[in-house]
Amino acid sequence: MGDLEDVRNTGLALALGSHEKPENHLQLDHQEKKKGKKEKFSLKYDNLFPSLTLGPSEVLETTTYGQLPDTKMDVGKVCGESVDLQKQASSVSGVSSFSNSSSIKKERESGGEEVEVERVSSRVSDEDEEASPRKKLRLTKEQSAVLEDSFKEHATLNPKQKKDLAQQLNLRPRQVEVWFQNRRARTKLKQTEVDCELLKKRCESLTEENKRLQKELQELKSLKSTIAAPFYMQLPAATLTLCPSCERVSSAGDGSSTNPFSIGAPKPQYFYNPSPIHQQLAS
DNA sequence: AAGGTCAACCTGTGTC
DNA sequence: GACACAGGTTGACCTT
Repeated sequence: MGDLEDVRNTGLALALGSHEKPENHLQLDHQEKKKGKKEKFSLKYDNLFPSLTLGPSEVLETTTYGQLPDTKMDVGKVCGESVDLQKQASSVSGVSSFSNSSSIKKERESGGEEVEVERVSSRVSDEDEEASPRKKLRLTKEQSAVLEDSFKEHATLNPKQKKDLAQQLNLRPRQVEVWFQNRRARTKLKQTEVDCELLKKRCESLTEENKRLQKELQELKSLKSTIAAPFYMQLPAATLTLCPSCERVSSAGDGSSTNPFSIGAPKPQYFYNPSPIHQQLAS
């Protein structure tokens, strides 16, 4: 999170408004909604989507959060453990889900068909008799698919859902729970990356906008020096007032003048205040 | 061998 | 105190 925090902590935040939250924000499960707890996960990014209001042109592209790239599940390469599923489910051991005798590797043939190739791992066979405390379990394609579907429905599980899923998949509830925890973490990581990219783009865009405004400012300054001063002198003194925010002279009218030299034109509303223009014109 | 992926684990925190 | 979760880490396995 370091990068993102860094970005957030820069002055950039001053220019950020909030956008609508992404459509595909993960849903809180009913339990969380009811309790109102753990909202961090789905709400944490709600204020992260900046809106650019610095300049007149809203040219930035919108990022489609609904198309958040899904986490690669690598399901085509998972090792089939289904032969051990029943054993796993019925086991009471904390490491019951590991098959020590052999692993079954699914390999993709040229036609895309998957065949299960039993592969005896030398490492595993070395530890055949002694159950290692931590062996790598790969969920089957089917298990992953069901878990994914379930995750799309709700990013968190209540105890009953967890139990049902575990039963359906021949996994221990703890495994289902862990899978969901890891899945949420992966989703959040992806979202963070997306947000980071978006902030980068916003930052670049604001920099460009700033450059453009600076250039515009220079042009206006040169115009002011050649034209504005004589123009002031022709105005009756009673029609001139001071702009309260930047203490610049403005005409006392309604401020809706379209005269390009009218300094009392409506003040642009910038998130970032004072704007470079106001700062420099005031100097 | 290096680096990536991911299930499993550990720890701290918030909620009830 | 039990429980669920986030965040970080570990270690097995896989790919390049």
